[in-house]
Formats: sequence, C-alpha cells, structure tokens
Amino acid sequence: MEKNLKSRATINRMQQKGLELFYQKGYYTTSLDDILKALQLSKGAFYYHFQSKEDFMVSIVQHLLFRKVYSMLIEPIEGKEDPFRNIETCLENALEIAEHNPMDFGFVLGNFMNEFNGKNENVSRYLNDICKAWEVSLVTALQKGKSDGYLERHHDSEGIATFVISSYFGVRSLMVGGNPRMLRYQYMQQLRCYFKSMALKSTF
Amino acid sequence: MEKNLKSRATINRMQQKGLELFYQKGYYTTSLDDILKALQLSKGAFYYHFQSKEDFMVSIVQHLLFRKVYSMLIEPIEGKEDPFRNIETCLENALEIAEHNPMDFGFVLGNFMNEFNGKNENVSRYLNDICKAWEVSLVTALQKGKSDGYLERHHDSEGIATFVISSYFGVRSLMVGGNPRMLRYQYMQQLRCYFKSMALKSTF
DNA sequence: GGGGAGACAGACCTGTCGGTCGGTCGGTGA
DNA sequence: TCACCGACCGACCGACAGGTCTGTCTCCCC
Repeated sequence: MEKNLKSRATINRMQQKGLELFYQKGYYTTSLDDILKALQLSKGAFYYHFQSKEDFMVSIVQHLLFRKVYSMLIEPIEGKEDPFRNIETCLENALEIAEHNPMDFGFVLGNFMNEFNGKNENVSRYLNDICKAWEVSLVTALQKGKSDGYLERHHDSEGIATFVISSYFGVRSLMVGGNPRMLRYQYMQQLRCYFKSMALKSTF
Repeated sequence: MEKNLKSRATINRMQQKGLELFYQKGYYTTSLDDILKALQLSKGAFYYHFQSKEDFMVSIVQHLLFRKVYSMLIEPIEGKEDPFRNIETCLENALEIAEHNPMDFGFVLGNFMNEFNGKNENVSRYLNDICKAWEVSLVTALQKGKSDGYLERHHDSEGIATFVISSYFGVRSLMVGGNPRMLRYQYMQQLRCYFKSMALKSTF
C-alpha cells in the first residue's frame, strides 16, 4: 500500500510536468527525455508506469485536464442566477489567471484540440469530449436562464454556446502572442456588449 | 531566362504543396521527404532552392499566405458600404469555402500562429504581421463606418476587431473537429446578432 | 536474513529527421 | 561539337526520437 502511494506520487509528478511541457512546447515537439530530464527520472521509470507516449497523453487529458476544465469552466456557471453574469465572471476569472499564469486550462484544451486534430484520432476524441461537456454546461445554463426569465426563448442556446467557446479559444490564442492585458479587456467588453443585447433583466 | 522560369515554377510547386501539407499535418510533423515525395522531387532540388526548412516556411508565409489572406479577408471589407455587412459576407464566404475546401486561408493563419507560438520566434513574427494587417483593415473599415453613420462613435473599433478575429479563429478551429455546416450556421447567426446590437442604419 | 516484488536506472535498438555533398543531365552559346 | 552551368538526384551523415531490456536498489514478509 505504501508502494502504491509512491507509485501514484510519481505518476502525478509525471503527468503534471508532462502537461506543462506539452502545453508549452507542443506534444510532438516535446520528447520524453525532456520531461524525464526535468523530473530527474529515467526511461525505465516512464515505461514502468505508462505503455507509450500516447497512453501517457491520454492519462493526462483524462485525469488532469478534465478535472481542471470542470472546476474552472463548468462548475462556476452552474449557479441559479443570471447565466450571462455567471459565464462572464467565469471567463473573466479564467482570462485573469491566463494573464499571470501562462497555463490556464481552458485554453490548454483549445490548444491541444488544434494540435491533435487530424493527427491523432484517439487523443482528439477525449479532448472533444471535454469540450462537449463544456458546451453542454453552457447550453444548460442558458436554458435555465430562459426559464428564469434572463433571456428570451427564441434565442439559440447552442449557437450562443458555440460563439462563446469559439471567441474564448480565439482570444486566448491571440493572448499568447502578446498584449494579454489589453486583449482581455477588449474581449470582455465586447462579450458584455454581445450578452447585453440578449439580456432581459439587465443586471449590467 | 527560360531556366529562370523553370526554377520559379519548381519553387511555386514546392510552396503550394508545402503549405498544403504543413497545414494538414502540421509543420513539425511533416518531413521534407513527405513533401518531396508528393512532388516527385529530391532533397537536392529542395536545398538548391531553399536554405532550410524554416527558410522554406518563411517563404511560404510571405508569398502565399499573405496574398491569400489579403485577397480573402482584407480586400473584401474595404468597400464604402456598411462595414458590418462587409465583414459579415466576407466571413460567410470564408466559412463557406472552409466547409468544402478544408484549406481556407483565414484559418491557416490562425492554425500556424498557434503552432509556432513560443517555438519559432522568426516564423511567428511574419504570421503576426499578417494577422495585424487583418486587424488594421477591420479597424479601418469600422472607423470609416463611424464616419458614414453605420455605428456610434463610442464603440471600440479595436475591441470589435479583436472579437471578430478571435471568434473566427475559434470557430474555424472547432469546425475541423466536425459539424462544419452547423457551426457555420450558428456562428453567422450569433455574429449577426452581435453586429445588430451595434448597428445604427440597420440593413439586417 | 534472505528472497521476492515493486520502482526505477540507463545502455541500447531501430527508425526518421534535417541537412550535406559529390555526381548527373540536358540545354545553350561559342 | 564541346565546355559550361543551372537544375536536380540520391546516397549518406549525425542527431535524436520512441521504445526495449537487463540489471539494480530497497523495502517488506516470512
């Protein structure tokens, strides 16, 4: 049992560092040696715990990425209040973290989806599942918002969710290139403008 | 002189195929041999015309990508009419092309920006320049729109441009994953909704 | 206290990558 | 006709990738 604990600790360290480096330098352009060197571990250690590089990546997505996206982007918008307000503050927080800590997990998702699209169907599927979960939570929040009178019923919840996800992935992509503070400000202002045009009980 | 023509033809073929494969499979995951095999050419031919793989990529960005982005995303919105209308039809066209032909150049730009961010400063610079050119053209169109009474002066043109670019990059990214037709429809509907909330002389 | 299993070390294998380099070939001008 | 040059060929190189395999260390259990 003590052994099992040590094993888990090592696996966690590997996954953490793996996510970090894969995100920073890209999956295909980061070698296992890069990760193992940073952790002071060997090939033997790696292949003792994982079957392959791809298996390693899948484990990162399933265990680390999913949890992070859930806690940062899904859970915060499950409130009972104005869905626009919830989504807005949620994204504002995410972008604020992204400004200081380069590894905000909402965008890690988008980044990986881009990298694996058309290259690795297996990993892509897991990533798409997470993205889908985010989308569903957005749609659910918006539908509830309709019941609670925050937006009119004729609005397309799925469309709004798509637009929110798209714009967020996009702006995070731009932020990596520079001027994160300004981009965040501009983005949030426009998002508010967009939401405002649909809101009924305006709390803006 | 005849020789020079042949040389240019070969260079063009290489750049075309290079862009195609780099976009489909990624720059770092596409080998020169992949490209040369598709063209029935040899390493010797490649290194006769280009100094390195990076040099090759830069030449593609400068010559092919820039021109395409210019003709597809910049030129079409330089009209005198309603900037919202212009941008809208421009993106609609781009997405329509993207739906049938997987290589729409607006997104090739976004895709490459993602891939080279933080990995190759040299290539990134050229890509950012093109993106900046697009942004400038959007801002210019919006500013002219203010003069012509299509939107109120208090709106932030830079912010709108950022939001448009972000959302477009984002939705194109999602489209690669599947359901391009639906995503395009949803995106355009929401974009119209967003624009409508700012338009003065509504032509919608 | 010794043996067996878990956790890891690291040399090594094989394939592929970007890049090099001597050689080839067809057209062209003298 | 023959030297020459632009355009190209393809064998080869060293670096490095993912993955394998054998050996080793350290606990725990009997």
